Amino acid sequence: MPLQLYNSLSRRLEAFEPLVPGRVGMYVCGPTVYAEPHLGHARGPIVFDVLRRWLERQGLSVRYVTNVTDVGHLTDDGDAEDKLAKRAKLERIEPMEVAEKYFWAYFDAMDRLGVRRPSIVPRATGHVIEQIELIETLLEHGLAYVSNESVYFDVSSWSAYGELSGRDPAELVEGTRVEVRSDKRDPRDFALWKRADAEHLMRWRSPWGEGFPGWHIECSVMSTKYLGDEFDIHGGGLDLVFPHHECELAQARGAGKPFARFWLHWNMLTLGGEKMSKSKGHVVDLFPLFERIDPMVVRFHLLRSHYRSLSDFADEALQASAAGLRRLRSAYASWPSHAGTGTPAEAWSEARRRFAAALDNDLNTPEAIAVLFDVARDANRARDSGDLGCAAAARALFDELLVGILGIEAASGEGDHAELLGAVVGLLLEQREAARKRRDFAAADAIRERLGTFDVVVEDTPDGPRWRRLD
RNA sequence: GGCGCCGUAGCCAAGUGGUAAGGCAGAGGUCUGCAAAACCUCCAUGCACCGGUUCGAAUCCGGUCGGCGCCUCCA
Repeated sequence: MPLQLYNSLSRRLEAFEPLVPGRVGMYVCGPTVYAEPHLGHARGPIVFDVLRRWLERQGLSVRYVTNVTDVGHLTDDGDAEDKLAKRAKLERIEPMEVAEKYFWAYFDAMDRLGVRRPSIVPRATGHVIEQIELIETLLEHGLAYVSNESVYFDVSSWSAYGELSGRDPAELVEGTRVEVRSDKRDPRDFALWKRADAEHLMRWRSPWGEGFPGWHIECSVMSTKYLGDEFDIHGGGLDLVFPHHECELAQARGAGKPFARFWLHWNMLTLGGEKMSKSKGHVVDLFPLFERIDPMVVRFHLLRSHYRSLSDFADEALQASAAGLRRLRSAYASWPSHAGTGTPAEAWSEARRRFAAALDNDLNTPEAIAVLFDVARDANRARDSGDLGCAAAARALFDELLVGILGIEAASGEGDHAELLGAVVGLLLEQREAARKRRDFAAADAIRERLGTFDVVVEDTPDGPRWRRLD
């Protein structure tokens, strides 16, 4: 049951084998931290978090690197002000304050989505020296040229350019939009280093004058610095394939580094059929969303579609996911945490096998989740027929797979007052049971209804009342 | 214009050559004082449409229609 992953570079499913036995190096392109984290930022980190957990499950040691772009790159192809500077002026703070603020906002949002922190989070601004070094190497190799204190990668000198995105370099010339005043020799060339205009805020000294690094170079540098010149997996959003990843690849290989072996790209999220994008003013910010939807529901919902499929974020679908997760959670809560008699360890071996086969098949999380729904149904049936050992084993299985691999909390959090809440609700339920015993149903229903106004749902079972909180 | 992706039930969504997973919603039933939850049963002779290949196609090939992405910053 080897793990198969779809490699964008070969455009096919390939069996994954780590370069160095027992160790995996993964690099994922993170966001440019200049604005609030939105839903589009969530899919990749969640998918890679599951991949990371799955690899670790196989006994592999994973070094997971996610960069954060904190150099403000251009808002368009001209020499207009960069995104960070623009935001800094808007908020009347330093560009670095903008980066800092949204850096933490991003990781706070990821925390709430259950995304484990990366092993290393390098920032572009902390690796300017290394970027300059790589640019110098490219100049030595004759793959780049200096022009008006800026440095550009010479696409015509690198015949493999286009190998990742499947583009023909020759045809790229016509497709590229005409640039007004550019120092480039060829419109396909891309900036490795840009000369800073007098008013440009973020600037560094370089052999070519004061300036700032191009967007693509940071990833070539930071990935290889921490993972080696050749490493296992490089991930990013599908919209980064061209030009970002194509350029990264050209730079790295041009400098003699074999670079990433597997390229994984997750598909976009759409809203009303259109790509969620900042430029269209068309995004769902995460923190406002968390006000009304449990972040775990968001995670669960995103995992209910395959990472390479387009996923439309419709409220109706989200509610369906919330209802589905509620079912899994209430099933889990109804299973004993340990059975009196010996629990059959192999009770759910078939489910475990199906789950593993699903994830091994290019991380097919929807299928893996379907297995868990099957387990929920079967375990509930076992529970109802008194087979508590089986139900307890299902609970352990959920701890292992739903919680451990998919990263979905099985218990909805009750907060710090969980114990007190339990005692108080228990007291009220005693009163309600007494009322029911004397067939005073009006009183019993009144208690249930009042509890309902606090989102405490009461359910009567043959073993007495059970309660739970709505999300 | 170039490159590429997608179209599966009311909704979401797997399946990519062997006779349509799963979830939500809905219908009926068991249980219940009534509910809720849970469980049982039902819910696409068909996978945008038209041709073709094949013993066999949602899955492969060709075409048509519809939607979308990248080619500019983007997760």
